[in-house]
Amino acid sequence: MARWAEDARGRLAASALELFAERGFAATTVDEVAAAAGVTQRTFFRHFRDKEEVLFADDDRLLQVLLDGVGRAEGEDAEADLGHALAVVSAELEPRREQLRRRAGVIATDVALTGRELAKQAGWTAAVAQVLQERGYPGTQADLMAQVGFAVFRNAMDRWLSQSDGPPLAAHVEQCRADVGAAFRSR
Amino acid sequence: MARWAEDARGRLAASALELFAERGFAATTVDEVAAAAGVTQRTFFRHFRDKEEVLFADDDRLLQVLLDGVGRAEGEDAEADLGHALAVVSAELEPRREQLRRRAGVIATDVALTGRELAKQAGWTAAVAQVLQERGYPGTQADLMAQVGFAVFRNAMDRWLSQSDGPPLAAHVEQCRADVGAAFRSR
DNA sequence: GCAGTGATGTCAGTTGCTGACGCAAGGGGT
DNA sequence: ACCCCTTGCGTCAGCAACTGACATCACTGC
Repeated sequence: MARWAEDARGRLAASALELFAERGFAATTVDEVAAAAGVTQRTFFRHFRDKEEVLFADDDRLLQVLLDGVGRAEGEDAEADLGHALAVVSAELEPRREQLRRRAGVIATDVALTGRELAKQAGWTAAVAQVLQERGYPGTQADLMAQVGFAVFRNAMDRWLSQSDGPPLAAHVEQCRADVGAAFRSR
Repeated sequence: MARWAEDARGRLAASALELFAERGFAATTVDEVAAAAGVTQRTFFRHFRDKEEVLFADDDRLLQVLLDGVGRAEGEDAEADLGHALAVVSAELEPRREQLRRRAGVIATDVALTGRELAKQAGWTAAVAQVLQERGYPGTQADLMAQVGFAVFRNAMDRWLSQSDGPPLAAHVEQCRADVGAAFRSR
């Protein structure tokens, strides 16, 4: 038998989301989260570099999905390739709407958390732009498309999370892409 | 004669930017910033709600400029109105390129600072979207245009700050708007 | 067996941040 | 002149976030 219960990291993440949703992020101490997971505060900070990071822990896996999606696109143009990748990510997120809504609710209550999420997405933006460049698109276009693409995705995500039984995320993404196209077509 | 030297807030902001740029954000304590400004740590936190906020103090004035810019646009369409407002803001920022570059350098070294800036801009996005709605544009279009508009602006800002003597910020903004139009035209 | 590894506990310390209270200059009213 | 209120700051005590150093002990490979 192991000396400690397994997956302390997973228990910490679960306890954190529950306590944050119940009592609020600021009103919950790391000590309480750690105690709920059956470990020490010090162990919490070994797994997550700060109190906020526990809410963004599994985002790295999602970034990989996103980059793979870009890599497997057909190479039509930068916007279309990114659209394909966003569709793949949308499919990945589709079954987790309630969990994501819960998480979004916690994040929306705190400016620092909102910022952390946006910073993480900005990092993704840079990564996507680099992959687009490697696929042969010019750098300026890659940067711009990555940033605009994420603006579109955030917007679609907001719409998706705002309803419990509306269209799937991918449909919102498609709608937003079409809207942007329409808005800029007259230029 | 006053009991204390005037403009403690201004001295704090100046000392903070200098020390952050010199030693790094994390390696500078609030005590040091306060001492450099000739006040106490407690006074620092009376003027700025936390250590980060001192870098974003005068952003609120800029938001007002932005909203006024939208309000004074011609009411052509949402994208054009926002474009007009961004041009006004660009003119306001044009003479401060070096100071903004210095500030951007500090912010880029710290994830939390990056997030704080993005969160602040997200707040602006919401405010702009509301003004656009009040001008009669449908809500979904207003949200989307505000988010995409800021993606465009951030991108233009990056390009502008990356060179010391390139085109003015407003020119970069126009270029980015045209690029987005071209990328989505084929849809 | 036995040394090495890895995840955790323990403890002490620094820093960010807040509440409560006190202090003194300036500005009003009477 | 007198009083009172406001303003801007200092002082002190205390909590919570975070970190470094070191100890512990099941497990692993030899």
